[in-house]
Amino acid sequence: MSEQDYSHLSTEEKIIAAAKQVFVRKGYSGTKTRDIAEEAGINIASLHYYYRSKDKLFEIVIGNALDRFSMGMDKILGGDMPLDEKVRAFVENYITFFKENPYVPMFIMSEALTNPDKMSEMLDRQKVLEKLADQFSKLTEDGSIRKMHHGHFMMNLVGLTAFPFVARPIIMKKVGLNDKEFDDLLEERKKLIPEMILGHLKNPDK
Amino acid sequence: MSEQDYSHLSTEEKIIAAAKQVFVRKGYSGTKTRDIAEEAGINIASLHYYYRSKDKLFEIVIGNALDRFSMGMDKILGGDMPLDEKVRAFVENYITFFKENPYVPMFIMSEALTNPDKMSEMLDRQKVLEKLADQFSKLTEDGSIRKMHHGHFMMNLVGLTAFPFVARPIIMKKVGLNDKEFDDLLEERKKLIPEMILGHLKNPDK
DNA sequence: CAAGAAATTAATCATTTGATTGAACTTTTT
DNA sequence: AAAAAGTTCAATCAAATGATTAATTTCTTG
Repeated sequence: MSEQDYSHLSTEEKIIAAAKQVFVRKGYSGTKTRDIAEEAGINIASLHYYYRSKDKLFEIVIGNALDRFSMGMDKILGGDMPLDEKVRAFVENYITFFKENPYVPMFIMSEALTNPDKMSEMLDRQKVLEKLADQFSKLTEDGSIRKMHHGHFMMNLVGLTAFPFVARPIIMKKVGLNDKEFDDLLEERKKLIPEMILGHLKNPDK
Repeated sequence: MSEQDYSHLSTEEKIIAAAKQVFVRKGYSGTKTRDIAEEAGINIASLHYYYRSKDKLFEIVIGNALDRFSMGMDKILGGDMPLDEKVRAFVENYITFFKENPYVPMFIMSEALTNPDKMSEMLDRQKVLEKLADQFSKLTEDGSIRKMHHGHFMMNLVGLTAFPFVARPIIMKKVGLNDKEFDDLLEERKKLIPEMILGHLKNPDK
């Protein structure tokens, strides 16, 4: 959204900030180095002076986005909180974050799908969510939650949270919402999603 | 997935089939006319001979994908079935469809986000889901379902169904799943999603 | 089968785009 | 303040890419 003011930043920082904007909005191939330079208000040569190539620049930008996305996820879901708190913390955290960075989810998903090799090696850095898996099987075994694969839990949680941002224009059109209405629904979802997930998670056998 | 055999098709059809493959996998800017020609096994000039430009070709391909996606949605959700049947039909239908066309959801979301103007005018063609909205408010009023905006219902339904396809590589990596395991989970979701949505939809006040 | 129409192709064009160069300008160091 | 190092820029290059052309081949029709 909104035109950005880069004037207080160094050239080096201008480039990163502008690159983030443009890459995230248009994807890798859709972004031209000239777009970035123009957005940053600098010369194309400076871009190559600081970051050898478009590719290197992209890796930095997407690496940052991925780290923030993924580390937050690991931190919350891989932590020591009880499951219901994790769910609430995750939803609260990410809806707030995505509201400020609405293109980030799309950016990450899209590049992971069209550029799996590059992305895969970046995801490798991240530790797997073993803790969550353990926590999940324990709760399943002692019967306090419904029996299901924790992959579903992940899909449900992240899907319900991130999908509205990915599909925003389509949903707005289809349902007939304006920006304000859509944002209000997003805010409501901070309560709704945990209700839904935790409600479903309860063991139906007792 | 998998290399395609276009030999039984006419040149005109080869182009469409190949274009679908490549556009859907790489997005608009990521796709080169040469890629399409090569995939189809024809000369680039033929591509322009049948479809004046890359742009025109793209509109046809994305138009088709959108139509199938959107018309199916309108047909099921805008139809006369009771809500619970709609949910089951939707999930069953789209998980099956997306399993065969795994890149389609991403393709649509991505292009809707990076090219809102072009996409918006395509979505305009589709009739809005007034029926669903009506059905929803009736059920809400007579107390048979929980009180909530039908936009949430849409986000939940489409999100839970389509998101795993959009985020597939990330989920696989994070949760540690191989293709077979992931596909099995998708199959399970045909039951799980309706359970979850309908369970949550029940009026909690009685 | 011959003439015209339709389809296909190799070669080429014009523009875009990632990257580089060398000169100019600014800041830091001695 | 002179030299060196760091930074910025206009101009330019080479490769990629969407599109066209003109020649060739294949198909259609009388």
